[in-house]
Amino acid sequence: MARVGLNTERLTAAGAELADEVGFDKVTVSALARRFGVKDASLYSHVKNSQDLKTRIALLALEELADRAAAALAGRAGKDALTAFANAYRGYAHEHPGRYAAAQLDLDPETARASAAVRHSQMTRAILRGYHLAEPDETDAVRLLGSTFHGYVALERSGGFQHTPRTAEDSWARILDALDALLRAWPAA
Amino acid sequence: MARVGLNTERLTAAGAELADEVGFDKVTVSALARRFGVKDASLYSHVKNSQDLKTRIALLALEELADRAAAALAGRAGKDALTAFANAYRGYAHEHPGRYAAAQLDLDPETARASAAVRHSQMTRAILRGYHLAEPDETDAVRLLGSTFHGYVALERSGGFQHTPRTAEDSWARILDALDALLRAWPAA
DNA sequence: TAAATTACCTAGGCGTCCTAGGCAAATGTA
DNA sequence: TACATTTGCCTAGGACGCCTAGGTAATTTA
Repeated sequence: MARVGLNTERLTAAGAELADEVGFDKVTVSALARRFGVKDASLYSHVKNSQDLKTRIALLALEELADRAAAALAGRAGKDALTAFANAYRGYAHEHPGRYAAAQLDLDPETARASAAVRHSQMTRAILRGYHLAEPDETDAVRLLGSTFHGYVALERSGGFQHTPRTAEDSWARILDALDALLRAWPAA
Repeated sequence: MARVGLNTERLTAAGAELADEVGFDKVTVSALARRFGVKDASLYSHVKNSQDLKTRIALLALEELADRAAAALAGRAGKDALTAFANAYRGYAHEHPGRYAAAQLDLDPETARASAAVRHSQMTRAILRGYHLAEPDETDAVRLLGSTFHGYVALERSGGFQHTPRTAEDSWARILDALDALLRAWPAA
């Protein structure tokens, strides 16, 4: 009985790959076991249950996404930073659709607070510092950017932009222009 | 053997209610059968399979959402229309979280084209007529609005706004102000 | 009232999730 | 090297969801 060398980390990584290949919703304990050539019961010494596995994949994706965004942001400010950040986000979603879907998993508040999700909002705030918004405007702008980026990627992935000749690429660029203009001229309350 | 009087429509409606109560992902053929006091096999004369059931719930939700948005839009223009439309959207998501989740289901292109999703983008375009944008700016603006509304509701529902004292309500109002300002001063390419 | 239809049933196969308990491979210790 | 401990993967098996085939009884139609 040769041992395959399973552990939590390898299972999480393989789960993330599986998600990108077949979709996050099709990541199951059984499918993952099959991929390692072991019985599904064998995975339960490494992950608590199916939910635990999915949560770990989600946390991995959030980390990767935050790392990528941080790298994109380094040394940039203003519109440059905004664009780099937004493209990092969208690029990750395109390259890793399954992981991106995983990152949308509803985490319980405690897990969320300890996750890389925190870094995401911090980075958004860092970008906004270049636009000199006072509170609560900055918070509102953080929410606007988060919503728009996430919403755009979600609609794009579900094929919502395909019945018009205008490419998703071109709209994206113009929307970033528009958001930059909006942040520079944020209306007074 | 008393008959309950199942049919496709009743199953869809009950499925939508179930979704609002326990979450769209927990809507199963078995759970729905249980709710009617029949065996799960009995549902298969009315819906083709589990996917078919979910698609029907999604289409129902899209219709309801479009109806509500259309009612909100009636007789309004400009910022008034923008706000009414956005609030109809967000209000529906709050009142019917399960149905709203259903409306996000990935439909195959053919089904999507025949669905009320088409009315949604038509209504967004109707709102934008008040802002006099030329193409392709109007298309870009349609995508911006769709993304932002959807993204905001998604982040709000997943608890993304809870670690700041600023209420989701207040940010929402200011974001609508900002979008209105942006549409009135859409930057030139 | 007989025939046709149909609403719901039972039986049963398959897949996924998960627990309990066992054996053998790897690792630590004398 | 020999034994003890740990642990990685196993088998067995239960619960539940999805779905098909074929039957029976309630309803509708002629």
